[in-house]
Order: sequence, then C-alpha cells, then structure tokens
Amino acid sequence: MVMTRALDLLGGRLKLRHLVLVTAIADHGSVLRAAEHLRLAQPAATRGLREVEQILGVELFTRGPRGVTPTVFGTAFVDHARAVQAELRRAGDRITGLANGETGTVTVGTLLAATNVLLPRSIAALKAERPGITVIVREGTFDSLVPRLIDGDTDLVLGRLNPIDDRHGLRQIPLYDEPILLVARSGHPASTTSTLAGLLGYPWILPLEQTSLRQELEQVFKAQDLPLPEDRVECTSILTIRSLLLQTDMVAALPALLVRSDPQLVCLPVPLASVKRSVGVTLPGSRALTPAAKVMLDHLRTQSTTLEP
Amino acid sequence: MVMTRALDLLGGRLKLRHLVLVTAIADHGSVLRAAEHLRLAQPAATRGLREVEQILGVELFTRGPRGVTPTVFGTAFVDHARAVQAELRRAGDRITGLANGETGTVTVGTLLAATNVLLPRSIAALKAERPGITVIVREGTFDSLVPRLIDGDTDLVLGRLNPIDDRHGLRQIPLYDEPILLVARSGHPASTTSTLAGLLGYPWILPLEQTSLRQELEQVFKAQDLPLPEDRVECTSILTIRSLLLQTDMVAALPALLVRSDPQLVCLPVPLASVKRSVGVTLPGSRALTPAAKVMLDHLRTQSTTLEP
DNA sequence: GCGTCATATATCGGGATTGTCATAGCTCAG
DNA sequence: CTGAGCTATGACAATCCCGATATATGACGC
Repeated sequence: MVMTRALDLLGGRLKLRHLVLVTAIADHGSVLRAAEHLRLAQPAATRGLREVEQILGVELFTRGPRGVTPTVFGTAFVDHARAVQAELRRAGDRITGLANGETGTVTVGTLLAATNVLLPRSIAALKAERPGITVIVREGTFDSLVPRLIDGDTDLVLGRLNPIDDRHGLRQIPLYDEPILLVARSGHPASTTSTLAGLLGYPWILPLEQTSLRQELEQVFKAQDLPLPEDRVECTSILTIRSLLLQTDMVAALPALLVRSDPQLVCLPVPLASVKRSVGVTLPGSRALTPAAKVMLDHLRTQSTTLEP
Repeated sequence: MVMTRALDLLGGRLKLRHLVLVTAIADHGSVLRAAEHLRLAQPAATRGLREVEQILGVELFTRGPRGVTPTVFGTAFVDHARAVQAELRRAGDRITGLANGETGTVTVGTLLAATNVLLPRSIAALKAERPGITVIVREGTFDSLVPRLIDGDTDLVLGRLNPIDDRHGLRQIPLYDEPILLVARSGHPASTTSTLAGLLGYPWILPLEQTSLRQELEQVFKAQDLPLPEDRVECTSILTIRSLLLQTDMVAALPALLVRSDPQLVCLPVPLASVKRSVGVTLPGSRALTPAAKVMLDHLRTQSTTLEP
C-alpha cells in the first residue's frame, strides 16, 4: 500500500475559505446549494472543493446526480474544519471582549492607604458592571510595586501619591484627599495629648523608611525640632499594626478612613497639617492601559468622589 | 466606552499565514527573527503583522527597540492561533492516517458461512498489522446486508456468493471453496444414511427462503423428485441451529468449516454436489473502498488461501 | 428519449496578495 | 553622539486568486 507523507496544511495554499466552503457543502449536501449560501456561482464552489481535495490528496465528497455525499475523508475533515472555525470564532469573541473591557484581567497594586475603603468599593462596583473581569490585588510598598508597573505585571498602583520618580515616566492621577491621623487604642493614656512632644514617651509604629509617608513624618518631627521617637517599630502590615495598637500603648500614623471604621481606635488631637493627603493612582507612562484597567480606573474615579466629605 | 462589533474572522481577509506569522513572532520575540525563520524579508513580516492588527482592530505586539512584546490581545490571540494550527495538524494527520489505512473503520457484513473461521482470522491478522483500524461486524442475510452496502453503511459483505443482483452493480470476489454438508448430532440414527430420501423422515433445519443456499437446496430436492421435508425449522442463527441439532434428531445443511470444528456434530454421507461452494466478498460496484476496507480485503484474501485444504 | 437537476470544465479579466529592495526612524549602549 | 539593532514605510513587480459566463457531461424520472 502506498504510504503518503504526512500533510502540512499550514504552509500550503489551503485557505480559510476552503474550510468554510467544505463545511457549507457538507451542511447542504450539495455544491450548488453551498454556492448559493455563500453567494457565489457554482463553478467557483466546485473549483474550491477540487482545490481542497487536491491539497489533501483525497476525495472529500462523492459526486452524485442528487448532490454530494461525504466520504470517510470528508466527514473526518469537516469535523476538523468546524473545529478550526469554532476556534476562530472564539478568538474573535475573545479579542472583542478584551477590547470592550468585558473580559480580561486587571492587576492593582495597592499601598496601605486606599486598601481599606476605596479599593473594595471599586472592585465591587466593577464586578457588578463587568463580571467577566478578573481583578488581582497585589499589596506592597510603592518601591516594590513600581517595577511591576514598569514590566507590565501590574496595571496601576493605588495609594498615597508619592513624589513621582520621573525616570520611569510614571503618570499620577489624584483621586481624593485623606488626612493622616495619629491614632492609638481607645483608652490610651495620651488620648487627649495635643502636642507631638507629649507623645514622644510612647512607643511608635512608623512606616518603613522607603515610604513617602515616613519621609513626611520625619519632616514633621524635624520642623518642631523633635527627634524621632526612640522606641519604635517599623511596619506596614495593617493587621500587625492594629494588633500592636490594641495590645500596647503604641502610637501610629494612619489614614483617616482606616481609623474611622475601627471603633477600638481613637485619633489623637495632634495636627499633622504638613503631611500630604492626596490619594490616587500611579500609571505607567509609556504603555497603554488595557481596557480592563481603564474600566477599573473609571470605577476608582467615581467611587473616590463618594468619599470626599 | 466604545463597544466594538463582534469580529468575524472567517469571512474577512485573515489568512492562515497570518496565524503562522503571529505565532512565529510571539515565539521569537522579534519580527526580524520571525521573518528569517519563515524565510522572508522583514518588511513582509512587518506588513503581515499590521494586516492582522488591522483586521482585529487591536495592537497585538508593542514594538520596542529590542524586539516586540505581546499585548494582552497578543497573548490571547496567539493562544487561539496555536489552537487553530494544532487542529489543522491533526486534520492532516487524520487524513493521511485514513488514506494509509492506518486508521479508520471497516464494517463487514457477514453471512453465516465465513463467520466461523475466515472472518475471525482475518480480523486478527488485520488488527495485528493495523491496530488503529476499528472493525465492525454486522451479521445478517444477504438481502438485509445489500442495502447497507448500497448506502455505504457497510463496506463489504462476506459469505457464500449469491447470484449477483445486477441492478445495484455489485462486484463479487470469490475467495475459496467450502462444501456444504448435511449434518446432525453425533449418534444420530441416520448417521450412515447416504441418500437424501432416507433423511426425509427427520425434521430439518433449512435456511430462510431469501438465502441462496435455500434456493439451491430446493434444487437438490427437486432434481431427485423429492418434496421438501415437511417437518422443518427455518433459521439462520448458528447458535440456535446448533442447539437444535444437539437436542433433537434434526438434520441441517451447514458449511464444512462449521462442522469440522465441532466434535459433537457429524456430517452425513449424502453428496450435495450441485450446491455451489464459493465463498467470497461482495462489494459495492460504484463507490470506492475506503483504505481501511482495502486492507481488510487484503487480509481476507491472504487468509482464505490458508484454508484451501 | 427528453427535460431537469447537478456537477465538471474552459476561458478570461480585474484586483488583491505577497513578495522584494531601498531607505527612513527610533532607541539604547558604549 | 554615534553605531548597532529593530521596526516602519514606500515603490514596484509578479503572481495567484477569485469571481463570473458559457458550456459540457452525466443521472434520473417520466
């Protein structure tokens, strides 16, 4: 028996039209009807079929006076042809879905600040409108998230706006203002202390040195000629911070919205006016946002307006 | 947000080349390398990529000075492109497999005669050589199998060759000769009876009227001016026949190979010279045999030569 | 037989497709 | 700031692709 070499249908002259044609012929059981259905003259259809058959080296349909009937090869090939077409349809759907932002993934890097209220609300709103979008949240410091932003792993970073590191050409969009407050557990002995100096005797929880909040806090101390508290913990984990606050007499600087929603914490009447309050998103300057990221940004914007009071 | 209409990639000018190109670019991370790999100049590759992007309406790769990197759309689309190509490869394999007879299905209709020895041996030989071929066996009478042969449900019919019903343009190929013998259980009171007339007093099992063997048997009786036995059962089920033979004093006409392999049956010394002995295959005249059927036919041929005694 | 229905073949012209070469533009590294 | 390494673009030629029209061929039913 003559063994034929395995076929390569990709390099050759097989066209997608051929697949469409062949399935149409199979569906209608007739070259003529298939031709009508595809809006072309019968000779074109016949020739197309012969082309495929020549490419494959086998007869796909046996011609009869009452139409055509598929051969073994015909039925087999039509199966695959249908599969290919289905795959292409899926590809089309996928692309339009992604382009319309109905589908896709958005990865949000988040700093401590906005994590509490704005982000959950925005995610909820986004999922309500576009259930097809997958949201990935990545917690971290600004410095650790910026590289992710650059290499495309993360679409946008949400949090207190840091001084822009212009080397990477990042863009920043302010969303709302949220004061930073000094807080302690309710019942803390310094609950009514209204000067920074009066708090120096307590242990403090400060943000890591890399963060901009830390830098600004240091400025506050410096402006009043005070040293940094000696007894201090450096920490950004909100769960750890909260536990420490509740179980000890520590003092910390936290975003207002974090404090407001926690009855076990109180804020101390020490003004921190010089600390910047702007919370917003940081975006990669170069790359275009994916549609899904755009949608997320929209929701961050609208949700942030509801926070303003 | 602007909603794009769902894409139809089948009607448009998307070509399989585009899919190959896009995956090549994704694989090499560079239009230039992809071009080399596909043996064409870089401008051609660049233009091809732009074509796909225009067809899809999105950017698939972001161009960098160090090559290109896929966008969300790029990675998504490449996935589908790969799937399509895999499907086409499978299609090619399937077709060549079928064409080479490595794969596929052969449906054999079988009459009583050859079912016993030739068919099992042939199937065994075929499966040993081509494990990929599926064999379907359909038992029945010649008349019930011919329509299957015509409509393509059955590839070939194996059995005693009937007078060809030429309306359907069937072809017949004789394979070997196998006498028909009159048989009864061993120990039957007529074990040594050597004339047909001497057996008329016993009950008989005869084939159905539709079968050619029945016609020929009737000729045998007629030639000797004998009536058909009055006490008779008409049956083609070999299991039933055998049980009847063993449990009663019935007499039956069976192919030699069926008797030879069954020690509980004996053949009666009554010559049935005029009964045709040829066993073979009947094929549809019009349709071409599938490769799998051809292979089966080859094995039937070679196996039948080993039976000739 | 003859009309009908279906497929096969021949020929032809417009136009899209697919390449090439040459060259321009851009970005990063040294 | 210059060269290396990519991609983008423009111009142009050959081809092949694809459609239509006209006609032939073959099977079936009446």
